[in-house]
Amino acid sequence: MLPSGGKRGTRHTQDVLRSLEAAEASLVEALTLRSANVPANRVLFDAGEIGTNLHCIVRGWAYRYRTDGNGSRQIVDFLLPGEIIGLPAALLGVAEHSVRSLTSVRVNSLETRLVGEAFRSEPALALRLARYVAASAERVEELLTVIGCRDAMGRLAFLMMSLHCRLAHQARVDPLDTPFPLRRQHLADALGLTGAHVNRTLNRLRQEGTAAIENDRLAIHDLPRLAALAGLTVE
Amino acid sequence: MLPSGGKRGTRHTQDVLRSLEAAEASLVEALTLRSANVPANRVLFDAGEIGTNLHCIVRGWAYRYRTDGNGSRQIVDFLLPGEIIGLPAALLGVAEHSVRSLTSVRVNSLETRLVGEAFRSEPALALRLARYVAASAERVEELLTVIGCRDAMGRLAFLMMSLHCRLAHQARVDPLDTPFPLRRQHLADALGLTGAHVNRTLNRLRQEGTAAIENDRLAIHDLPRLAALAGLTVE
DNA sequence: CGTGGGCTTGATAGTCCTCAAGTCGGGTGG
DNA sequence: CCACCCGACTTGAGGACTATCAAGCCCACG
Repeated sequence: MLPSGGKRGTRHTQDVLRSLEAAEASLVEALTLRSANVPANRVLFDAGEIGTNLHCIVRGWAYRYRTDGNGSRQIVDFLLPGEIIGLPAALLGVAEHSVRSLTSVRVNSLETRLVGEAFRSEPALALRLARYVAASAERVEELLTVIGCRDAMGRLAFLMMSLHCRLAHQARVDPLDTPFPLRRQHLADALGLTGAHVNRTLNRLRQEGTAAIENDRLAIHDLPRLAALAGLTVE
Repeated sequence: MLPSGGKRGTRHTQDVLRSLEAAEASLVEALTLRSANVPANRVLFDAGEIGTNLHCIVRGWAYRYRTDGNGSRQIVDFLLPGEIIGLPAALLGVAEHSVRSLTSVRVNSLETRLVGEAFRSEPALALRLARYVAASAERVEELLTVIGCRDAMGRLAFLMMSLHCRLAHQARVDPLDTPFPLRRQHLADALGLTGAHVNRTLNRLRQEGTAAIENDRLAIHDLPRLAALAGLTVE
């Protein structure tokens, strides 16, 4: 069947370049250019560019977004440590979205050539990359479904749960003290709402004792309720 | 650089398995199981299934969608002839979405093994598949952006333009007589609206002489205006 | 001829947006 | 150290957009 990219058959959403086989690792290493620190709120790359480099996030958060002509934007996904920036652009030749740092960020730059080399000589790595693209797409579709089907409360609950779970996937995270560096406007742009309405809805979530954001931290006080609002089956 | 999957460097959104090199073609042929006709409005495969087959649409339209617990659904993409069904599921092992036929449809079934074989021995084919996944993701992100940023009028205009352009990409299509087999409810579920409101908005588009749907056909009377409403730069 | 699905339309209500003003806190420059 | 400033957050009032619910219509189909 499929050559396995790692030990487990689970979705490779975030740990793209982790626990590689020796040959893959050395290829990645050979095509790593440099490390760089980027301050918060800086453009990492812009829609329309061609031949941009790949980056791998080492530390900090970023987000992908599209602009809509009218000056409004849609945040399409948030990028956490371990994730790759610019893979779709490398595959398709043009970037259709932009990426900005949310917090200050440390990235490893990779040569775009990595993608071609992987497909030519490291099928297992190529498969990992393809799976990462597919998994990212699943996340976007999930977000689309939430925005298309649910009201402001459900959307916020979903984003909270989603980010919390992604963080909890790679490290132990206290539900009462989850990192959450998003501004109101990020929430609004990600969820198809306005900042003002996000704020009002956040107040309701706090007042009913479900969850609250304070000081760039998320406190989930009633996880079952938040999960229910988010439309997730509690497990 | 990247081994080129075909003659042109353009996006491979739809013609995934067309104009292949000899070796790729023979692999695809060897793993083609059978052809089948499916009536309209039939489930082709369902979220949660594992080990489902791949299909390639020969004739007719289908759509991918997700259900939201509440009984409401979000249509995530429409699938036209030449496109592949089940590729993300083959890559990730589980289907997160369902697929239904919109019209009656003819599909070629492929063995899931095709994906693994492609990555192992036909890198150019694997790259085509990866690009197809990436291009599908771009379409979903575009839809997400439209739903997140625009009102009902803009959303409908976008979907009309989008489908018209996709059809026009593979064959000459009369803007005044484009195939358009969607029900009101499909439009609603794809655009995050209700059937009633879709209908009202469609009326306005017809009354101002922009575009009209009749008898499963779309007539674009004022293409510049429709494109502007859709947020596309007229070219 | 009955039936059902899709379409159409209206009245009403609710969600969410717009605009605007005011608060707060942190950072900068004097 | 303080005054200033700016961005982010907050809150309110009003209005626009869209949902909800319901009824009637039309046509294809059995």
